[in-house]
Amino acid sequence: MRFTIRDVAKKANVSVSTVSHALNSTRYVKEETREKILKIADELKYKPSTIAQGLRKKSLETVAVFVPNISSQFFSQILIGINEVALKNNYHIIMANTFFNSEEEEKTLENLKNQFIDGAILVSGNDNVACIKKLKMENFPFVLIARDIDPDIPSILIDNFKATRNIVDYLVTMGHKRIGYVTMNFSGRKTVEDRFLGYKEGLEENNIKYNPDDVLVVDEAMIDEMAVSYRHCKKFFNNKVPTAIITATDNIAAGLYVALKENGFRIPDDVSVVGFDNLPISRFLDPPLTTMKQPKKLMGYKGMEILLDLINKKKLPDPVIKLETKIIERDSVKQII
Amino acid sequence: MRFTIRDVAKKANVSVSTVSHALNSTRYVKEETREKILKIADELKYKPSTIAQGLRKKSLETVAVFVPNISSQFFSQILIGINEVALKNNYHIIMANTFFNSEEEEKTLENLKNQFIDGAILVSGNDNVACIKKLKMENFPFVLIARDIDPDIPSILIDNFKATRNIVDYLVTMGHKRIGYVTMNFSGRKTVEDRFLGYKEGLEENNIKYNPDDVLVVDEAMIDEMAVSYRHCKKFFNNKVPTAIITATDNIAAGLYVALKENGFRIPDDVSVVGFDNLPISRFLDPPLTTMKQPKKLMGYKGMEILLDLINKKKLPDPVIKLETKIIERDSVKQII
DNA sequence: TTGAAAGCGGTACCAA
DNA sequence: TTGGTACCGCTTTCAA
Repeated sequence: MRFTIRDVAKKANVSVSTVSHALNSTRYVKEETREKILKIADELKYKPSTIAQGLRKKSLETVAVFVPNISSQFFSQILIGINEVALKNNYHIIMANTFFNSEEEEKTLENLKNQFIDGAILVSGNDNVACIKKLKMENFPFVLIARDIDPDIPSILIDNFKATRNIVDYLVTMGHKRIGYVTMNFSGRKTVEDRFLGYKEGLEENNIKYNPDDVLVVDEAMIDEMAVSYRHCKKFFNNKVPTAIITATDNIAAGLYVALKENGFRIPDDVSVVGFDNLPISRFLDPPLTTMKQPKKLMGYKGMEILLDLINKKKLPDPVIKLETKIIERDSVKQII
Repeated sequence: MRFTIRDVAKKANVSVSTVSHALNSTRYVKEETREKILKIADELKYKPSTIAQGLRKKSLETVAVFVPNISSQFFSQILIGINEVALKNNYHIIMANTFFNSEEEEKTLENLKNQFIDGAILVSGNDNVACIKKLKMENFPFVLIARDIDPDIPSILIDNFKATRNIVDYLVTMGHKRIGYVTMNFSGRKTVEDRFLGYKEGLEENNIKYNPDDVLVVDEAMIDEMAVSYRHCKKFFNNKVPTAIITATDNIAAGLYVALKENGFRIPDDVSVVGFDNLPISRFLDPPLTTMKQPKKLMGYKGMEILLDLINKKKLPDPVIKLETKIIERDSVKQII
């Protein structure tokens, strides 16, 4: 059996309020009584019940984080950032893995919102716009990471459009004129679509004709991203390859790498590849992958900070925060003379 | 403002107990009143407070999962298994990332134990034996995954010793006689040490003399495992290489791959490599890594199931569950004639 | 078929 | 300097 504050009070011959105050230093308690109370609490190994405290304070100091798939380093890196800030502020994190299932996400969130959590971070996932606007209406504290839905909703983002456009520019600088693209299907994800649009815009600005035959839109759930990418790329890039291929994520690039090699292409001699995300693994692919960095930990960091501000009713300057990206040059792109 | 059960009761002109019973179907309520209550609850968007329910039932249906580093696929795969079972049983997961910091782990756990969580899963991490035995004394429900501490503590494991011994046997079958080993330091982790001991035993049984010059014990925290491995391997395997190298994890192998290649060795032509874990990425390394599979999702799955049994006071047949491993043959090992 | 009220384990207001 | 107690929002026993 666990002891309660009443047990401590009885044993110390004081009232529960005195015990509470002594333990929380919320009002002055005579040194002598205080010590006595502390001693007894210690003897009984008394620990206040978090639930009871939560009921009074109407907070468990807990937030939920929704990610599509923790097995992807993109999400786990963001989680690490979130975790760091949470720890510092004595907040707990409920982890919800949605596998891109919006219904599941909505259901779990609905469930947790009932006082369990103070707020939520929704990382990526399908743009379940209706659900998210509803959240907003309810004034429930939440922030979006890597999810581009509404300029009025606190979001941590990069400029996906600009990022891929820059990649195209970069490749053009390196002499490439035929540039392919591999992406998961957009399925209502603006961030993913923006990358693709940036790609197209990049071509146009460089006077390269957009060629649908050079773009592969993988129409399959990207749970095991590398494997799915590999399977589709293997079929798609069998004899015709552009001189360079951009992928919507590093994980897709990893699958593409193997597919290309198995089909007899050398990277970057026969075909250059540029990824997106700069995952920790990307430097360990062969050849090390040139890629567009997203500041993943920072995104988590900022996201959690904003969420705490929201919970504490601080007002934010600007709901949408766009973070910097940059190209990390490694060895998967070849200069063409 | 949120509405409470009292608001619903008042508006429906019934008592709170009737509302509670109607909503939970815990006793018969006249159809007419029931419908009325449901309707009003719906109108007010009434949702019972999870904290209040938790206080009554003394459970928030929540468990904590401690992992050293979610960024490693080994842990995220286990988490996915845990998550699956949790979801099915309407349990929530508090995620705690320890970065192998036992103190942090202990502190957070101490904090959460106060009624917040019903139990915990401790994945890997340093063998903080004292702390864990204490948990056991307190009768707190918890299970260990990939952590080998005490035969009386519920644990999900593989036979690490046997696994590496089998790898050595395998390599010997493939004609190798000089076999190196790369590992993180044991720092009190029996699972890691066992792998090493299995390696040594394997050598002995095959009449190969153990050569300390062929083993690299990386004496640095393995937070960014691949990067750390790379750095150390690069220096260590500069001219002298065995014909085959076993690594304690696939992540270490990924770092080793790059180090070897940069030092001018071809895999597997100059040196064969065998990993451990069979992470999803391993198939996408170049060459695809031959490795010892640990059933990661299954470990999570089983771990969570056992934990739920523990929480529900079911008694377990045998606390320690050892799961099967097997060698996944890919292309990183060359047969030597 | 339903209601009153105790109680889960704390916090904090009002009094003394 | 401390105590009594209402209350957080629900569940559940006992009684009607």
